[in-house]
Amino acid sequence: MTGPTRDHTSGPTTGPGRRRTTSPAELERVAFALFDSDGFDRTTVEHIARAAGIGRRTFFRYFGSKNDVVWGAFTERLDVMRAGFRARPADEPLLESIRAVVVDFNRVDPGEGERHRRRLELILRVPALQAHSTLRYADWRAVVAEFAADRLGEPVTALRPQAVAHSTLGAALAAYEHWLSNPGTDLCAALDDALRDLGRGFG
Amino acid sequence: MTGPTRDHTSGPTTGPGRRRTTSPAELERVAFALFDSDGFDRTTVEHIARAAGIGRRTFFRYFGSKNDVVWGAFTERLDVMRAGFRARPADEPLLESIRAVVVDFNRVDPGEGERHRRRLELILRVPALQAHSTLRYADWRAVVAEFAADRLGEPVTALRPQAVAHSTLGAALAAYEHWLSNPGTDLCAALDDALRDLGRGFG
DNA sequence: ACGATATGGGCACCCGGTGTCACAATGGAA
DNA sequence: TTCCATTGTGACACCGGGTGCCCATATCGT
Repeated sequence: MTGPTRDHTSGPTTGPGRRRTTSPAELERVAFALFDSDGFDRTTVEHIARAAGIGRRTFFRYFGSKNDVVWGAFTERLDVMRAGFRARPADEPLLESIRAVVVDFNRVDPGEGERHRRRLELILRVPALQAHSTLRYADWRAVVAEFAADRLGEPVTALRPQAVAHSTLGAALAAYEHWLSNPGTDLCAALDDALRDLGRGFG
Repeated sequence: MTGPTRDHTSGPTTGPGRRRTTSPAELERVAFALFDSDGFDRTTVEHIARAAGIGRRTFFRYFGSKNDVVWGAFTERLDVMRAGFRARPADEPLLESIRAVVVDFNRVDPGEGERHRRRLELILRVPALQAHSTLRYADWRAVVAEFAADRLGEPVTALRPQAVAHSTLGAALAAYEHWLSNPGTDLCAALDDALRDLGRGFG
């Protein structure tokens, strides 16, 4: 086991040893360009590596898998979401807190909008990525479940918090898909709608 | 493209040509035995094929992928669920209908219980299968979304029916996991709980 | 200059999956 | 009975993602 992706975020900027020849961000750029022109499936890791001027083996030191490229710094962003939950008033209804945080989590600065869209397009439309995404969603759900458990006064492993986390993820995914399929619509509005309906029990 | 799995259910029992040397059911038996003893990941398709006395290539004529073995005749069972939806009274609240049908869909005759458990255990615990399952869930969701769209008087592609389908799947998955993690508990009861909470908006 | 340290990357290998193609088995027609 | 169309089988070669191994290559502190 060559462990997962080497940690590129916490390493000291200075120190002994050879300098890195590239960065995850740069690889991501190169990879996305190829995904755009050739499609995800037809873009091989070999292609990406060559285009970035590194070896195939080295690619896998930057990303644990070809799929992971698409997800970028997702895991780190979850801390933002966690912080968002901590900031909600304790007496706010559970699903309202979740809605507020999830909607806010998906706000992205206008400049990054197009990239965000292409990212989501890949994740939700390419079967290989749809499948792989499930594993990433687990982390997202864990954050929500933790919050829900806290609010409900139940263990994280209990049925209720898990059901809340799973369901909200579901609602969010529906909103994503709707946004992708309907150009011009607002992602945050769709998320808000879906999560509001969820809080109402779709009545 | 060698198309997906060859159809073993509708072919005429008689006709010209060589007879099949095995069956999906038999392969499933053999494969599950190996999964039990060696684990899913360490069981190679080569192993399964050898154990079943067929060639590796032939295995892929019976199942489109190693993952697919675990799912058995899932797609066919969806017709049962569709029928279940048709049988609900038209004035029943949406989520109550869904709850009734989903709970019923997961009732399995006692003799098959253990197999069902091992199947779900693989699907929900083995990362490779967790990932692959997403693609199968899509079919499940489509059935629910179709029903929800009908009841809501909206197109299937609309946000609401999709959110309903996604959310109910989420609740169901939470129930499955809870059931697996707590031996002795009742799957149907967990499903009922989770879906009831969902219908209430987790209030 | 030297050695500890960390990154780069070639190589061989595993495994899942697919296209090709020859061969085996079987039923029906001549 | 013989032959043929039909259908299943499986060897072979190949691709692509992913990994273990191991050495080359930089770079820093001494």
